[in-house]
Amino acid sequence: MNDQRLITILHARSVKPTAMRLLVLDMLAQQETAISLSDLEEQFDKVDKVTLYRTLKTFEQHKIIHSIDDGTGSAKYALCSEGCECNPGDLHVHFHCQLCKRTFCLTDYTIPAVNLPQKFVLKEMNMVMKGLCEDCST
Amino acid sequence: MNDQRLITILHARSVKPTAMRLLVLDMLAQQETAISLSDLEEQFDKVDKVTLYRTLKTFEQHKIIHSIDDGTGSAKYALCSEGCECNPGDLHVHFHCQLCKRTFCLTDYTIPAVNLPQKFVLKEMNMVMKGLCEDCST
DNA sequence: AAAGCCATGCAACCGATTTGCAAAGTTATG
DNA sequence: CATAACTTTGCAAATCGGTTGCATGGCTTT
Ligand SMILES: [Mn+2]
Ligand SMILES: [Mn+2]
Ligand SMILES: [Zn+2]
Ligand SMILES: [Zn+2]
Repeated sequence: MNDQRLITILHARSVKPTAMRLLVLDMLAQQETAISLSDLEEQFDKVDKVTLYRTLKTFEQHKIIHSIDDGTGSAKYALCSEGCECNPGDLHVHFHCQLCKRTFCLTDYTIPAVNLPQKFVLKEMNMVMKGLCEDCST
Repeated sequence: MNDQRLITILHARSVKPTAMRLLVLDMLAQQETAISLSDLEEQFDKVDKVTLYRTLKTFEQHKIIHSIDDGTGSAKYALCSEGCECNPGDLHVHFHCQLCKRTFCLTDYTIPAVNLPQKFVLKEMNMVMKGLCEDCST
């Protein structure tokens, strides 16, 4: 992605555009599926994992990315859509393929509302479907 | 719970009723919310965590209990209802309270169906709501 | 009694995540 | 410009939940 565009994204979320952050944001923008910290590390030569870790944390805190707990034991990360506030209302479903191990953001599939018992207050939500993705099901 | 009743539960799932398993099953039956391996360990004096771990694994494989990934990093466990087969259709929603840290089985709240994109095959599902439980919301 | 099998206990390992701390880089101030 | 203050980065090490290896113990079968 165009550097100026990346800087704009970071700026919109009040994150200073360091060289490292631009690299990481660009890499995240290239992904078709959500990736783990280790995945991210493998896509670079010679970058420190802890720095990547902290970069992801920073991005997550500023809602540039969201993290996905797909039950595999390693968190996955993917870009948020523009203006996302990660509220229960605008969250989407995630799908983890048990065969190819990829985790997909089904951004067009919003999580259906569930009536909770009286007095339970909803703040966050996580819905993960598991099975076979389109490439693996045939 | 009555010992004979515990033995019946284990027998129904083809698990041999050892002393340890009866103790663990009884403890699980006493819980109001799902508990972690560490929680379980704390409720006993002087039992080996690995043995508890393996007991939980055995129970899970035989569908005596189900595990819940509530996103806290430690799996929680709770008894399955009688005859449960843990299929997508008969799964329920879980709720994790961000204040008291308890994880509830909302056994009366089935996970709503979601239309997946073409060719995605669903095998498993996990839906966790987070927020404040009835005791913590007031 | 001997052999076989499963359950248990203890030590050690593993991968993912997190923290501590010093060095390098940036920004603000005089 | 020079210095101080603050932020980001790199490397080492700790933490934590989960898992495995292996020897011992107990029950069952021959
Ligand atoms: Mn997503
Ligand atoms: Mn449950
Ligand atoms: Zn796949
Ligand atoms: Zn609570």
